[in-house]
Amino acid sequence: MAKRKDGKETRRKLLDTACEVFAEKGFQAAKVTEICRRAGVNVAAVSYYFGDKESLYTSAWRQTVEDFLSSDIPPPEDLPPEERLFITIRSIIRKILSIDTDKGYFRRLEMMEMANPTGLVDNAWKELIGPRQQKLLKIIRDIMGPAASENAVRLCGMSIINQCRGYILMQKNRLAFLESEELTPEKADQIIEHISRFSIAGIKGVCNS
Amino acid sequence: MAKRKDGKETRRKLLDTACEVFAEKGFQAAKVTEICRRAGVNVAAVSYYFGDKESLYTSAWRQTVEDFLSSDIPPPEDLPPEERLFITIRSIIRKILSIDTDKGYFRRLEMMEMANPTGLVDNAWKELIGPRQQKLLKIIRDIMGPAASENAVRLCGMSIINQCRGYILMQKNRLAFLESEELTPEKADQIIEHISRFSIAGIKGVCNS
Amino acid sequence: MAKRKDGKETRRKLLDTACEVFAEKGFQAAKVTEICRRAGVNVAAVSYYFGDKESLYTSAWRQTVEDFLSSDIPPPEDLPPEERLFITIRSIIRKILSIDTDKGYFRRLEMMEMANPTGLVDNAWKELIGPRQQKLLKIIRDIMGPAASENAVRLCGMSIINQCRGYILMQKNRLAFLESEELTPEKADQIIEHISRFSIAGIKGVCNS
Amino acid sequence: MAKRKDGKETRRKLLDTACEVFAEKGFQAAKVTEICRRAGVNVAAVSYYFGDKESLYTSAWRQTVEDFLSSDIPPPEDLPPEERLFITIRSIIRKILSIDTDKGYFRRLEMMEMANPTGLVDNAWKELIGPRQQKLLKIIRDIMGPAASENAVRLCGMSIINQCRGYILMQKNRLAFLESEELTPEKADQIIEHISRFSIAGIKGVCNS
DNA sequence: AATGAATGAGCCTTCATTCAT
DNA sequence: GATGAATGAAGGCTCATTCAT
Repeated sequence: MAKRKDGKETRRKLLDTACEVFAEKGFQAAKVTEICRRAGVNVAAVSYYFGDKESLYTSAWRQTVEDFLSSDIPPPEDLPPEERLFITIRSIIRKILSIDTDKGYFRRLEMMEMANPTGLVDNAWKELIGPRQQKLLKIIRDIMGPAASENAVRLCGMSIINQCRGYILMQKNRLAFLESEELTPEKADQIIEHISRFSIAGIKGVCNS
Repeated sequence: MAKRKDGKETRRKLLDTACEVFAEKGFQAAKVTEICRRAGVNVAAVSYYFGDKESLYTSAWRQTVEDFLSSDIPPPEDLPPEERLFITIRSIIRKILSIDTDKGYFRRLEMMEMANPTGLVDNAWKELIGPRQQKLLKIIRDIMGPAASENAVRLCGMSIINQCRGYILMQKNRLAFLESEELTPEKADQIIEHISRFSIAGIKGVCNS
Repeated sequence: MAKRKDGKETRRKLLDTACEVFAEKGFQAAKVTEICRRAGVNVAAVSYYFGDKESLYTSAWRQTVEDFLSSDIPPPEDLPPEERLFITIRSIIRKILSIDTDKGYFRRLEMMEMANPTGLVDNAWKELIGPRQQKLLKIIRDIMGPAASENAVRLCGMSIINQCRGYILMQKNRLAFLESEELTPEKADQIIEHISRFSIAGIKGVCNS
Repeated sequence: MAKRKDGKETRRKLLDTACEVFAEKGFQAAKVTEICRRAGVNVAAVSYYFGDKESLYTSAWRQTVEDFLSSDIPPPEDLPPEERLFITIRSIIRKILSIDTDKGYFRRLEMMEMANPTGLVDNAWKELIGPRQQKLLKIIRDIMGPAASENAVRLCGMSIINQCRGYILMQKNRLAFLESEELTPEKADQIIEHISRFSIAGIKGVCNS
């Protein structure tokens, strides 16, 4: 192999490392110096390949989300809405808890972005994540029936998303409702099962009143 | 009023402003320069009164927690657990949405600490906050009945806390399930009502199975 | 003397050195590192006292111009316009050639700004230099008489100013119309005399046609 | 036309663009990155064709001077000196204001070099430009007559050259003696006419005294 | 008790240049 | 012959901290 690679190699290495460091520390706390040191490239490579730190961050975020969503299979339309909700929740939780493929970068990036919004990823967020929300709302609407107000549907959507999203922070969660910090697949299944039953009952509970 | 600055005045102003800025930006992103500018005091005052930025942070955290807990009135023990849960949720949401007295500093600080743990406040946390969790779990246990497993109780606790916590960052929330960004007291009451009904139904839902 | 001065001392030193270095090299080529090294202060002092390099430049420019103009005495109004023109030209040339007080900073700053305009000094320029131009135009108008068009007056103004301004660049002037590079007071008087006579004849020359 | 790049094409494009950018910004402020971007060639082309930035600059300077001189037609010797002066001034002003062929690169480069001497072009200057000055001085001498001192001739030369040279930066000229920033051919003719009359009168003015 | 002054360390970025192909 | 890739050096600026009063 030559000393000068084909260019894509260095860029990819840099981007991967950026995902890692940004996920660990967030945008501001992550230093380009450290990213480049870890990636084994020169500091100027950031400028060369991405222009500046912000663009590197945006690129890292996009790549992370795309990896995150790439394995996402929507539930079949002909199943009853309760089962579709279960599948959706399972998919979300598995991703959040990194049961499947990714390295949990998305979860941590999202956490960082929630705490210290940079505003750099809003466009990508709407584009990539927005449609998923609409699908969830449709499932809820199917469960609640046509009589449900749009506001009620949205509130149920918040309840479900927020239940799931709470586990984003779980690892560092001092609340420690769960006994052990360690996350086993069995524990993940328990969580999935719980949120699904809790939420279906909750949705129906807010209908009858 | 005399104009003499008795020293406590400056210190208090600095500490209050520190709570504000740390809650807005987190430990790292908050700049002592800005804190002092906003407080109208000299930069050197941080060193003079608190030693360094970390000590200022710890002090700000303590004061915030104390303020937070001082206004927290636990629900009467003789009410039915559903009503106690409602009161608890109302209290949490009102604090989060800053409907009542405090300025939401605690929740913001907590979120920041979760995302970028400084490790500076762990001791105070366990000591001061832990007992509140137990009270919530007890209410849930009362609703679920003695047959419920401890694990199930904790999962319900997570569901409730996470539903509430989701509104911490609602203003900057890209999820935007709620139509309007503006938060009126009426909307807050809707949210309280919703989470309560959703959760009570949810709790009962996970029992029967 | 204490190690920490009274603050004005350091600032003044920094500003004086900035005038010197900016006059030598122009805005871009001057490095704050060098300015601070020469001034014997820390690099951060620029930020502390002036905010950034641009503000330091503007301040240096202002100080230089104020020094430059401070010794400027306008000619008495009751003299014949030809004599007033002579006095004005003498004043300009003496300043440009640093016969009197200053260290030639203005001349060199102006040269730099002509070659590489930063646009940072335009406001100060209009404010401080503009009125002088109007006085010159009035003198020319008095010589030309009421029949002269405003355009003709302005063109004569350009001719005079440009003749003088050409000597800004004289030191490094490869044109070398003047035999020696060395500038004696006698040579300066020759130049003053020449420009005055040349210009008065020129003004009258463009009237009769 | 064939698309084959025969090497000379790229080099020529690069050199032309270098003239343009160096004339706009001077040696230091001109960035090789920008030159290459504008020329549509790779950054490494500078190194490849010219070695380094300094050599590129020297080459650009030489080409500019050659272009400049190639279009310069000296006035016929048998005309009266006043008419020869007029033609010379017209030629200078037209070049400066880019009325004719060239793009004013030479004058801009010259100004830049005067303000921030690189010392890279001194040899070429003396060799190529010096003789033109002598021609102007001869015309002046012819007008003044044999009684005129050499010093007086040179001072008149300065007056004329400086009047012309003032218009080099007229577009960015804060003096703004001219009402409009816009430069029309008519305005250029006015300037030429003015300088000629002003100068001929001026020359004769300094003789009679 | 309180503060203005000053600083050192470090960060992001720019840029001319070099290297391997 | 020509270029994409990569880099070292340096620049301007920020910021928490310290010093002398």
